[in-house]
Amino acid sequence: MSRILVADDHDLVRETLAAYLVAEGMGEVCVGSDVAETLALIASTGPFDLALLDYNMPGMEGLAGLSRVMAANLGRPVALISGSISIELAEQALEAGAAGFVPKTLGSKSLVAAVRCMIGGEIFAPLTLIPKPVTAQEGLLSPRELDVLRGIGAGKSNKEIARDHDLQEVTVKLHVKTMSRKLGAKNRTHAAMIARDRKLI
Amino acid sequence: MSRILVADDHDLVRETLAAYLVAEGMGEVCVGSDVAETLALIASTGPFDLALLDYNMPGMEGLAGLSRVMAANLGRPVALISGSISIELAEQALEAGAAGFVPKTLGSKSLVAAVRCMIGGEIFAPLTLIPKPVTAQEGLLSPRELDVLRGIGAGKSNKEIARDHDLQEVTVKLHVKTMSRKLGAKNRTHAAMIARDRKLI
DNA sequence: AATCACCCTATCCCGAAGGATAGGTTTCGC
DNA sequence: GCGAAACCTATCCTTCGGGATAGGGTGATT
Repeated sequence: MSRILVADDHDLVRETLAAYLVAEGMGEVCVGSDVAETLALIASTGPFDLALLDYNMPGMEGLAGLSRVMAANLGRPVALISGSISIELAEQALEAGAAGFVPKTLGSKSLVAAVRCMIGGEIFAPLTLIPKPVTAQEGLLSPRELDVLRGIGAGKSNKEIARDHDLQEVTVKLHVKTMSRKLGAKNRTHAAMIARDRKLI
Repeated sequence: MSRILVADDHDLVRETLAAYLVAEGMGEVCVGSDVAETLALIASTGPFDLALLDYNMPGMEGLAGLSRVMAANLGRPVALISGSISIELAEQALEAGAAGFVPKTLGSKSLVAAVRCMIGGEIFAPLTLIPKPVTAQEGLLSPRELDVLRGIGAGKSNKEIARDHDLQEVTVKLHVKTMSRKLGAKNRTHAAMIARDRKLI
């Protein structure tokens, strides 16, 4: 019988998920609603055979929370579960040593398979199934384009951006155009929003 | 025995939720993953005693999907379920005739109570429990200004925004100007970024 | 030496954005 | 009824944004 930990700040998601895993005979399931609670639970009851952590949860602070829980769980598998799917995030999590990345779009049968898989020590990463992440490969934008992008995000005009970086206004315009093309944006505002989504600025 | 419909595009959420309701003896539970599927299900099997619709689901288009399902369900209760909680949205949904607004932060015990409540014909709206979004001062921007702001954030031109809301372009310009002033923004792009920071959009 | 990727500049053009001013209409509270 | 607030429209004007085209300049890689 395995011991599983489900940590999610959404009560509804957490408890229905836990109830489902129990109903499927996956073992004993404990729950937590944030990182602090999760760490306390591990400290008091010992490491779990698998921990599922919501990426958007108080105390996670990106992947820092993942690392802390992994350290506390003494090398046993810890996986991320997230509603917002992103290839970069999944890759970073796996690089950091996560046992898997479970998108919430996963079907419940697949979830059971994934949990079994991870308890068995395998890595679970359904990257092929991920529905087109607007992945921002690094190096897509040149340094100058990033400068311009940051200026746009600050609400500056092309003229101001040009002055800030000692350029001509036309040059800034050029960067705005090419950079917007690369991001798939319709205009500077759209580019700024996309950049914000991808945490480029 | 009641017939309940759960519609959510997240397989994981939908199926665990459905499984939980069945386990709690709430009745027969059918599921759908978008509005079209939901409507087809109602058409083929008859109206449900309660339908739970995810607000962020293909075909919802804001509250339009809610209205369509309500019409198909012949006056029986239809409720919204949403992860992104907002008082305005809840109020709008209730005004549109929804039987309730169920945030995903709701505990599973409260969920069962809410479902029983709504099947019994009551309105369920835990407005007092809503953790009050960080949205700064609420009455700062008028509804129209928020519409325009959202359009800007999507990278739309004034003309497109005008068409979307059946306005004249000049009117949109006016809203852009006054709204930017209120936010302390220098231009539309700056306004969009500030709004994003304050989680207004 | 050739090529590539990035960078900078220039000129011309058109449409969009932004501002000022001046009205009009609802709707709501007093 | 009155005023206030929010809404909508109009005209006129200036500036800015965005696109096309056409160059020339680096440095690194091959």
